[in-house]
Amino acid sequence: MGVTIRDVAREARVSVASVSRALNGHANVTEQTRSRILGIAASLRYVPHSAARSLITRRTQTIGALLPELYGEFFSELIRGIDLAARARGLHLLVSSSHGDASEAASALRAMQGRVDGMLILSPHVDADFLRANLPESIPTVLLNSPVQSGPYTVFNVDNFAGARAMVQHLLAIGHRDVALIAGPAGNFDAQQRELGYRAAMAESAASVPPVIIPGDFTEASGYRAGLDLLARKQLPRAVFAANDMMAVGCLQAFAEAGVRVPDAIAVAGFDDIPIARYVEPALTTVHVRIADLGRHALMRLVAAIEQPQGENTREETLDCQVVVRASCGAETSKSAPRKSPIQQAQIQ
Amino acid sequence: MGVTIRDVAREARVSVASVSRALNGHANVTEQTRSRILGIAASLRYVPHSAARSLITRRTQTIGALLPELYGEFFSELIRGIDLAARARGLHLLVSSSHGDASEAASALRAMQGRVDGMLILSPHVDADFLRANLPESIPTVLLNSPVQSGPYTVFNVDNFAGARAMVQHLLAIGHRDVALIAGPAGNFDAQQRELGYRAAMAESAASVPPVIIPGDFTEASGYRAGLDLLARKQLPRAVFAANDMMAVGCLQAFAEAGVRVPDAIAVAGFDDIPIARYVEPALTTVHVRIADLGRHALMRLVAAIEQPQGENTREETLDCQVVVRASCGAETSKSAPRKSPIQQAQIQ
DNA sequence: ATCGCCCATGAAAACGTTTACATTCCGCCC
DNA sequence: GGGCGGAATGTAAACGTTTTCATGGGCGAT
Repeated sequence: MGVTIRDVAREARVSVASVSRALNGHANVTEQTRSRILGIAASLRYVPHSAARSLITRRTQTIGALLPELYGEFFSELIRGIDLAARARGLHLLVSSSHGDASEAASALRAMQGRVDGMLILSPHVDADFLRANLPESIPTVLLNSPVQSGPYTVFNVDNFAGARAMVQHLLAIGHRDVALIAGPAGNFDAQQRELGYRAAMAESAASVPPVIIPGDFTEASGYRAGLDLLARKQLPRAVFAANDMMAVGCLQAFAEAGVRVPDAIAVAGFDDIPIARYVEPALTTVHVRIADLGRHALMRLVAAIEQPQGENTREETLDCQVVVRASCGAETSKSAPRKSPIQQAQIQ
Repeated sequence: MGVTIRDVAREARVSVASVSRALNGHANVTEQTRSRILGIAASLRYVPHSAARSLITRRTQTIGALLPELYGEFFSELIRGIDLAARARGLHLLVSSSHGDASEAASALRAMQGRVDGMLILSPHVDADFLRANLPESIPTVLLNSPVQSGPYTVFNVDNFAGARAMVQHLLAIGHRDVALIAGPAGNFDAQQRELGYRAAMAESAASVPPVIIPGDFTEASGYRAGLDLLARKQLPRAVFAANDMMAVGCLQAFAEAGVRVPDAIAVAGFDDIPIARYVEPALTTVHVRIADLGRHALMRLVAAIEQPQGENTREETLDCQVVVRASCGAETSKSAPRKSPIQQAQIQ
């Protein structure tokens, strides 16, 4: 990593200041000198030392993403969206994940400090107090899917409430009298919002039917257990809405093993629209979340916050989501439409 | 970000040198002073300025991962493995992706320069010449799934050849006379290796049967087309081995629509063991690749290369993979075994 | 008791940039 | 022709660390 700005300056017979100016596109440098310097820099394969640069500019051109996990389609897709937007702005992306608990998240947060110009945080262990304790006010931050309301943080959420409500209303609208819910983990914000959406839809459109809620924890196994639970009851509901797709898949499995036909005997719907949703039998009706868009928008908001620290950006915003009707809810218009849009499988390359 | 090492030094009534020593755990500082300094640093919420630090240490404690894409299970899983190993060593992870072509990859490579202590590269656009031109010799690099043989690079590959060969041999061993291949894209290294594995197995165990190879490009759509292609022939082969799972899924779809029963009329197998594989009907026999392990090992190798620059590490290594037998090849021992180990779906948190 | 020696601590240089400020040079106007 | 103004260029300080080298003090050995 030997070649520095000094070497370029010596070779070009100018001062380091001129080299710096030429490289950074400042105005006061002759076109002639500029091109000479640029040429020399290129031929020397000069690359500015980013640490030295950010030491003085106090900018790292990097944004940090703090996630609880990296496993699964959701995070993969989210990172993709973030990366897309970041790279369009010439920003680097520092990811940090696998935070089993709050203290791990705290240390990750601290470790990122000074390495990034802003942060994107998506973590169940993060609440307002946690942020106050571990994050200096000064660093621009955008929270994703977070219940945090207070503080100087921009919050960006998926509209879980509206999505769940729309789905339950769809199920009721196509004639299913009663809809049961397989809930998500108790402490989970998304799960809470989805449950509220379910309750709202039931109250609005099926006021006479008491809500039925079976516990779950977002895993396929818990969906399977919930399916068994339902089967054990004296009366099966006409439809089940699982708070996420994986539980819906587990539930389908339980029904299949018991010989209960979906959607004829019971309709099933999920939430998330993970890739698997369209491959299960029957294909799963679910709520589609444009995850990459979530990441993209969040990054754009973060960039805005970085560039306009005092700019009173909107503090909160939500991303809407759409009901995707497939076979499992029994309302598909065309009976056996061929699978649409084969997924482009990212491959070992 | 105001508080610097000077503030800590002043508060603790010592020199900055002592603070630095205390914080970095150097030997020659009294236990008493050390704890005092540490206490003050903590109470001041001092965080070392990483740019200043790496300016002088020439270490960034960051490794860069250059990937062609971030979409899909494969890369998600790979990053997860890398992150896991990196975080265990206190290293940060800088990801860069979406490189449609070689020039994009080159600029990404350059942009990472100086920001990372080492690089993990997985890209179809990267060959030996490209590396020589864009990567300074000095930066430790590990190549993943790369055909590059020459140069001072450590290469870490999935054993595609052995995996494909084992799968084809399995298909032949359970009595399928002839096996056709749905190939991957021509320029793809993995695809080439898998095709060679197929040819080797055929030559060894079915010498009298001429290999049948249908073109494909790793997409579901191309698998579907390959399926139609097979159906149009006067004689269907007894088994098809698709060079990846997505093509196998597309092929299954074509067979299902044509009413051709799998595995009774024709057996199908894939490669990769993506999550969808166990959810399609019938569940797909495939070759399992421990992707996270690939990432983990690659990172460990990279760390070794960073710490022992001259250490003559093994230059090349492969990660073996395993045949996973499910229903689609017609050789499953227990007829209708329930799905094992429901996947823990990473969830919106 | 005196001399050394070792260990804890301090002073200052160095890392490679950017940028405020100083300087130089050139052409133009009076 | 000389001074002046403005643009181009140079000088040097500053960013916050780490580390080398110097210094001082305490303690053991003679």
